[in-house]
Amino acid sequence: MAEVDETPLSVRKAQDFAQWYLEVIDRAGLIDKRYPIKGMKVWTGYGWKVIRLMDDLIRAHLDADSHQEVNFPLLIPQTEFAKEADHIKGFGSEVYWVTRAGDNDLDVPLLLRPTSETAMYPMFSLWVRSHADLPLRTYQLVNTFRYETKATRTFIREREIHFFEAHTCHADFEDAEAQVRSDLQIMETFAEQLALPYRVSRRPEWDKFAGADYSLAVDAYLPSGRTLQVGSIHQYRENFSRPYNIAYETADGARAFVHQTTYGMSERLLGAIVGLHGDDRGLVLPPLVAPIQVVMVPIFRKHNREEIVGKARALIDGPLASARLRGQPLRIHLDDRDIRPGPKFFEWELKGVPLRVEVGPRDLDNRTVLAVRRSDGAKQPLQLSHLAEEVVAQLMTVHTQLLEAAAAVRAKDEHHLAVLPSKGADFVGIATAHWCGAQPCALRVEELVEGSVLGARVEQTGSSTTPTDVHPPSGATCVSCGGAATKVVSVARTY
RNA sequence: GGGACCGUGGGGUAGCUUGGUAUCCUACAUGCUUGGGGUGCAUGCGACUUGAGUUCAAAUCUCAGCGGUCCCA
Repeated sequence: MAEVDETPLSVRKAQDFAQWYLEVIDRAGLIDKRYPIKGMKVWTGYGWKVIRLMDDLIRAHLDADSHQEVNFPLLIPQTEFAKEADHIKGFGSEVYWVTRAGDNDLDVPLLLRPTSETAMYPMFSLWVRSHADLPLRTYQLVNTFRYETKATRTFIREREIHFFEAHTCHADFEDAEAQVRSDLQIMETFAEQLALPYRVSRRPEWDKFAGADYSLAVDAYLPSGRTLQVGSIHQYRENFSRPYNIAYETADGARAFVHQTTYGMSERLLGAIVGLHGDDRGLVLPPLVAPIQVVMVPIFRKHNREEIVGKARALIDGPLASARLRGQPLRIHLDDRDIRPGPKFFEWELKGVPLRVEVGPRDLDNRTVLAVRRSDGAKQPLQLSHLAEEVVAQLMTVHTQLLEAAAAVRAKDEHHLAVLPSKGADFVGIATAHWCGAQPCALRVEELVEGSVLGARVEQTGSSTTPTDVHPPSGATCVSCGGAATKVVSVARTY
């Protein structure tokens, strides 16, 4: 919204993002962070509904891609966890252990999954017998636990994480690569639904997932030129199938190990939505994941309360009942509380409801209602005669405006770094740079821009089976050492 | 990994230096009032992070834990 004379928040987003972020989450009622364990929180009804709507979108994507939803136990025996050396190295320092049960010390300590490779793969070993069992595509939506030692931050760095993880097994590397490509396509559609701008990078060798052959990271753009990793796609090749003995008999009777991939996303997506779309009035939710897409506020006085509320309810039960947004019925709430309209407006804006519809006597006399978009604050009368169509159109407009805002953030922050900044110079935004591929050069870039090398830029769209890196133009030189550049890297400050 | 700061009703706070009765705003409840952007009045409910120590006496001083926020790496 263009101007806010009176903000319900104590700080403005542009002035103090960290404080604003905390306050928006609290005031919007997404979670209750007063649970007495660091890095853990209570999902309230409203916040959990947002997460569930996001989960539903993920389920639809993965189901359409021939995945089966599964659910594995939270606890993993130490003996299974210890089978893949790099994986232990990567996660060992941040796992929670269960060493006692009842009055007994456990013979084999159990750990709370930080991710589920080591829970699932012993079972995959049993499930996969022949080439006919492949590909095996599974996913689950669960909570994972990581003992973060750094400062935690709601949705962004937690000790208990609401997590999506897909795990697949394939007959060969090429088929696994095709899965990675499918995952990238899912990401593209899903990000459109959430109106999140992002960039895909092949993480440098020293920064890839513990046990992966390579890792693609999905980094979302946040305001002030920073990125937040919201997802990752890993190619494991045979790195896990060998230690976990996930092997199959090929068509000609030979024995081969499967090639595996994983695809992970987390509640950080919600953090990105809050951080990117929120404003000085509060949260702004993309319509597809808004628990309440339309809040209807009847404008009444004492003498006509029942009449106006009744007419508003009739609109919801009548014409609006048949309205569909991308095939789904609308989620509409009638706020008929006996308080003045003003506080209702503030409250629903704080909670990010995409569209408010005011139903008052003056509107009804004109055979209209008044719609107010959360994305830009624009008010306009909607004709009762075409109410369903017009409400849906307004919601689509909100979605479009969020996409435009996302594109604007992308355009504003993206630039090419032809020359390294001098030390201490302000570096803002998300840049690309040409790079020779050597770690010392990457570290020097990180030092001078006071940011992170996200990795080699990867084509985000396209249909080739293998995800390909973006190539620098011929003759390009490394921004750090001046040698021949082999990669285009993304560089940004990160959350 | 290193450092700084902070924990008082549901939320935000005053009080702490100089130990003794805990302040205000907001939220919530009830009633009246008001009613197209936070109406007003009245009444009410509700708190010193935990533990140990010092003391006649601790929100206040000391130590530790737990929790929170920020900065640096």
